[in-house]
Formats: sequence, C-alpha cells, structure tokens
Amino acid sequence: MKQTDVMGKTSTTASRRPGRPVGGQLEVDREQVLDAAERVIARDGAGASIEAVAFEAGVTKPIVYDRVGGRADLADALAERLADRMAAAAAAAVRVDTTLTKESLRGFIEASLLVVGRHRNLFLYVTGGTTEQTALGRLKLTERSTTPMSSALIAWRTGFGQPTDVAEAWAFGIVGMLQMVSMWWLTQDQRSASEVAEQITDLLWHGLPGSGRES
Amino acid sequence: MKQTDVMGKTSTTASRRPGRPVGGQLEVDREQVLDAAERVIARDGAGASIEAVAFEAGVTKPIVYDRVGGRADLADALAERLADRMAAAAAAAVRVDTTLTKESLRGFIEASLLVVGRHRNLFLYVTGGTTEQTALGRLKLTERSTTPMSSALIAWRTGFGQPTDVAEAWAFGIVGMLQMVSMWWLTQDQRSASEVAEQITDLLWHGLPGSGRES
DNA sequence: AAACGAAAGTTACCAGTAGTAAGTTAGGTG
DNA sequence: CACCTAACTTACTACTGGTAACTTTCGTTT
Repeated sequence: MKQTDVMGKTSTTASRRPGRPVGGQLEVDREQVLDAAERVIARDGAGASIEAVAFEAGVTKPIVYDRVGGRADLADALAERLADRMAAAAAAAVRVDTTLTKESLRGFIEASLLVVGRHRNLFLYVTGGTTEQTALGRLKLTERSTTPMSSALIAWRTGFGQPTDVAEAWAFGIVGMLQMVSMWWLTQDQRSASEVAEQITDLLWHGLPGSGRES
Repeated sequence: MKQTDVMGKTSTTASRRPGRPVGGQLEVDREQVLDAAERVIARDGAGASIEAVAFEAGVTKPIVYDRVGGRADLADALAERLADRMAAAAAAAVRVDTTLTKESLRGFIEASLLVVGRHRNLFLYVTGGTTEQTALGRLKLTERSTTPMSSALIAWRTGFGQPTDVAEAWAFGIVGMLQMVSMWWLTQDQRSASEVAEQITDLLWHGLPGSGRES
C-alpha cells in the first residue's frame, strides 16, 4: 500500500506543466477519473487513496476533487456503477419486473454474487465506509439498490392485493442480507455462487420454517 | 470533531509525569480503555480518534496500543461488546435456544433494534470499517453474532430433521439483514422498533410470498 | 493587435491521524 | 548499591484528505 512513487518523481508531482492545456479541452472527464479509480482499486486493493487515483488518471488531486468531489462522493459514484452493473447482470439473467418467481429470485441473487466476485475490491471499497458521515452515507448508496427493489416489491404485492407498507423495510433487509452474504462468500473458496444463491433463495422464499414443517 | 485540547495543554501531552507510576500497578487496564472508548464514541460520534480515546481514558496513545492494539482491534473489541449486549438483551426478552417460534424471532429482532438505538454511535463506529483489512475484519466481528445464531439454526433444524448445511449462509444473511435494517431504522424517526421488527419477522418467517398467496 | 478576464492545471501547503521509536521514572533483584 | 525490567510519556514519522495560491492558455473585448 506504499505507492510513494512509480517514476523518479514523488507521485505528488505530475508529469505535465501547470496551466491550461494546449488543446483548451478538459484533460480527463469525470468518467475517466472513475475508470481510473476502478483500475487502481482493482489492482491495489480497497485502501486506494485519492492521490493514487489521480496518478492513475494521469492528473493531480485537485482534478479529482473537481470532477467527482471528495472521497465520499467517489465512493458514492463507484457504488452507483457497481449497483448498475449488478442490476444489468440480473436483468440479463432474469426478468424481475412484473412477475417474481422463485427461480427469478434465485437468478437475481446468483447474478449479484457473481458481479461481486468479479469486482471484489471495488465491492469492498464501496461497502467499507470511513467516518460517521459515510457510514450513514453508505445507506444512501445502498438506496441505489433498494429503490428498484422496493418498487418491484410494491408492484408485486399490489398485484396480489397485499399491503405494501413493508416494501421499504424489506428492501433494505434484502439488500443488507445480500451484501453480508456476498462479503462472507468472498472469503469462502469452496462454495459456488449457485450453491449459496440457492440457500439464500430458500430462506427468502420459504422463510425460516423452510421446506419442512408447519408455519 | 476538533478535539484539539480541553485543558490548556495540547491534548498530545498528558497531565501525568512520564515513568512508571508510583503504585507500581497498571494505571488503566484493557476494560477501562474500552469503557473510555465507548464514552467518547457515544459523546463525540463515530469518528473518534485513538488519541481522543486515550485522552478520555486519562492516558496516552501508546497505552491504548498496548492494551487493545490498533484501530482495527479496538473496533473488534467494541463489536464483541455490542454483540454480547445484543445477545443478552435478546436472551432477556425471549428464549431462542431450543424452540424457535415466530414470536421469539420477533422478540429477538426488536431487542436487537433497541440495543442499536441505545448505542447508535457505537453501532456506526463498529459497522463502519476503514481499510480493506477492516472491511473483511468486520466480517470477523460479525461472526460474533453469527456463530450463536448458526448454532441455534443447526440445533433447530436438526430437531426437525432438516439439513443443516444452510445454517452458515443463513446466519450471515440474517445478521446482514439485521444490520442494514438497523442502520436504515436509525434514520427513520417515525417508525417504531416493534413495527419494523414485525415487518422483518414476517419476511423471515413466511418468506417473500408472504401471508397471501401460493408458495 | 494588445489587454484582460476566465478556464484548466499544477504546486505547495495545512490539519489531522495511525502507529512507533526513544527517552524517563519507579520498582524489584543479585 | 548497581542494574535490569516494567510502565509510562514525549516526540516523532509517514501518510492522507482537502484546499489555497500560483501558472499557463484560451477567448473576447476594446
């Protein structure tokens, strides 16, 4: 996690001269900074510093602050990306929109797990807050995942004439369950994603009494 | 979050002379440091620094490092305390050991929520990791909660002749659900703990299809 | 065309924080 | 009495998030 310097210069100093660039155009835009952040996190781990991100992007710290804001905003933006990627993977696997079946739930969970596995460090970076602000801020980012799920739950339960006031609590609960299971799964080499997805699906679909006994 | 100094001296300097204390005994032991940490976190928020903890304990930083270790170890120790307190509250409310009923599950969840509400900042401190190490370290701390739950699940399912290989995944999932719901509940002033506990219990007990339709 | 302000960067700095090495005093032991 | 060890404090290093100040170029106005 030392970073220090990669070339001869201390990484604080950029390779470019100060001042407005000759082209007159922005050197790197927000998306490129976020791309760089993902690269450095994937390579060096979740403890990546803003400076390392700036260096990877080929610019200096104030640029990062100008493009994406502080560290909390960076985590938020990356969380949005990850959440979107999970949603896309899930959408590609199954269709949760209107009809929710046990099989589609299982597909959704497994797709989420696989995305987390593919972006391990990013997931750890995004779910690992720092201060109190970002601790409750992680909540805000989680909403990126909960909002669609909440809507889906409302639509689904409405279709069956069931009360929808549980949707929000359920959505947060399910997202929390998924996050923790993902984290745990990252430490397990034996279990396959489909195995874990199956087990969690069973719990979420049939409830604790499970496939066996009286309700 | 400024801390800086409380008396005239900059908080880096202690009020006591250096050297071995006159009594020959330890000035403060591990438990007292942890108590101090809980106080300062409860008062000043989850962003409390090691130095602030040391100051609250009436000692200096190296003492904290000697007694409890680094920041990650401090979080671990405090997490153990919080988990034990939750377990105690749950045990006082219901008996989950051998028989698990819907009502006892509901009591367990509500008791957990209330403990979180009573130790809001501590909960945020404990669930808010920093680097990659503590991100996966939070997993380890979570195990403090999951281990008893896992045993309970195994015992319970064994009693009904159901397979127990799901226990670990389920335990992590349930703990994750509880943590996220707690966090969300902290931001909601309207909803009562019992209301949220009821909703989450419904989900965990009856499953997503809920009280309405076919399984 | 010269002057000037705005835009886009870098440099250099500040404040705070985790962690540690070195110095200091008191108690015990040959 | 000398010496070692235990239990502290002081003072420091290394690093990080964040920002103010400075530098260069572009576009526009007189």
